Amino acid sequence: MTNVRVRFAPSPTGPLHIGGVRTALFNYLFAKKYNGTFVLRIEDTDQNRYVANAEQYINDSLDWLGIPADETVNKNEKFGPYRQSERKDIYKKNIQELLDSGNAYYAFDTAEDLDKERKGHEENGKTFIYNWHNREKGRLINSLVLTTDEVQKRIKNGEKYVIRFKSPQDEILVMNDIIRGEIKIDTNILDDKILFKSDGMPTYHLANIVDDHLMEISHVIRGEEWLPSMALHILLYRSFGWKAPEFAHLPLILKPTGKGKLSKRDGDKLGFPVFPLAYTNEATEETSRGYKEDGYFPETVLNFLAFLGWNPGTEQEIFSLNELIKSFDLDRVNKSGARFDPDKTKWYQQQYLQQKSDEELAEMFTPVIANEMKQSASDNVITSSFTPRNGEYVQKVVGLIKERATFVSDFWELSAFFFIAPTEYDAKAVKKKWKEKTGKLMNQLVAVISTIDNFSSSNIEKIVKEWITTNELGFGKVMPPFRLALVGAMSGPDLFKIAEMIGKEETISRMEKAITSL
RNA sequence: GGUCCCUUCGUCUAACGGUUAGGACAUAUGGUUUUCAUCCAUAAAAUAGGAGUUCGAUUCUCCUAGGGACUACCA
Repeated sequence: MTNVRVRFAPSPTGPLHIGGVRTALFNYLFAKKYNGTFVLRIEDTDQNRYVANAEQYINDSLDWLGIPADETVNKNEKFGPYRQSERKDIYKKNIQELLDSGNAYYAFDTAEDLDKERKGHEENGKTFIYNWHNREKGRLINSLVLTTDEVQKRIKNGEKYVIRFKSPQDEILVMNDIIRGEIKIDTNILDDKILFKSDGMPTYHLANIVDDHLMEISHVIRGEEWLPSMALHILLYRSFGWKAPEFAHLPLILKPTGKGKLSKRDGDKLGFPVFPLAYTNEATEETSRGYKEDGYFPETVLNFLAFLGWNPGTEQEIFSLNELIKSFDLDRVNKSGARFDPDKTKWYQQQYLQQKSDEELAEMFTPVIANEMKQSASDNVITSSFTPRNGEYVQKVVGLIKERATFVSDFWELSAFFFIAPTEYDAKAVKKKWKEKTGKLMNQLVAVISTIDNFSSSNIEKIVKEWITTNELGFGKVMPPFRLALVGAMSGPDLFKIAEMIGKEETISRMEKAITSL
């Protein structure tokens, strides 16, 4: 494929929805696969819905995911400007071309007039379509029924007008979509869409076509919600005499349960993010959670997003960005909508967490520890001089607990006992495992442990086990209370490894504390 | 209502017109871990329905049903 240029063209009306992120990703993957260019264009033609920090949010999101645009605002501005609000003159010139060639016309109908027209049709069981059915019947006021002089007079008088596309009559338009194949549309059902609004701004349809052409976009990869307007777009290219790009309409991302496409509400209800980054609405000060802040890695998000509507055709499920670029292609994208599955995204996250090195994870975990320790210190929890938390120690801890975690934020709960002695003991476990004679037994164990010089887990294990066996004490009587003393609960990694980690002195101190308090 | 798109286990999906319809998530049951989690194994689980084309249909065609999108001077 030669000279691939694709674009992601969001509207800066708020945070980028996960469906939009997937569209961006597929565009990015397609571009990179064919050594093409990924363009980010800001479609801010609707002044009413513009949100100031949204554009920054879009850039931050793509940066976090590692799929930045090659060309955009302030970056390789070969075909700039990349904000549609800064391209008004271009659209004006182009709409004039359409007006001159007779493919577009002025319309002076007010919103109220059209509303009335729609209602009237509805009452008669008909659908109102603003096109050849009625545009020249005289009920509608436009430059097709008005004389040139009248039109000029109305415009001069400052009367509001829009410019509409003159859609063709009696034609079966045959189009091709890379994902869906041939699609046929009867042009008689198309209405004459507004191309230019009365506020002097183009609508999406006009701006989009003009920009895609001027920016030399080769493939338009966008959501399925645009499929119904594909005919209009093809017709516009034809009216301009331009070659249309190829189109690929991506399947929608659906709600995990119930009907319809995934929305912010679903995330709130079911407890998962719908946005890549957390976002605060400046007006309402309402904050929406983001994948980043919830502890997901960018590669996790990339991977599960890629598998929503696409698959490699093999049984491999874990893909790095480079592997995705290599394997991705539009011909393996599905036609049908994909239900979003928060469980599977967690599974991906767990996989990526396991892949990370102890070193890398320790680095992420260290600030958390510092924070928790400070908290504990202020709560007067730390009473002993036990504060083992150098880098190597943290790495070892991470190595022992990471397999039971999905997020770095799970680490503290899984490993607090490596840093501070238990402050309380799991009541149920105490009741079940700490019997009358247990204190005595633990005292004996303390004596045994005191004699151990080489305090490695394997050596402690050997000696403790020998002691249990030769005295016929039973593992079930010794090990559970031993764990209770060191951990405070019946959970955690291998007990002898824990003992080695916290050291002989701390082990004994925790046991004595348990004996006196239980 | 109208137009268009879609339809394989609960979910995401695989299967040049010929497979015991495969995998993953979730679920269940065992095993490992003298704890908990992980991990491992096993099980249950699908071609929406009906015609047609064909020696043979998950795959091609049509109809029905269901789902979805669009139907703004929003994108």
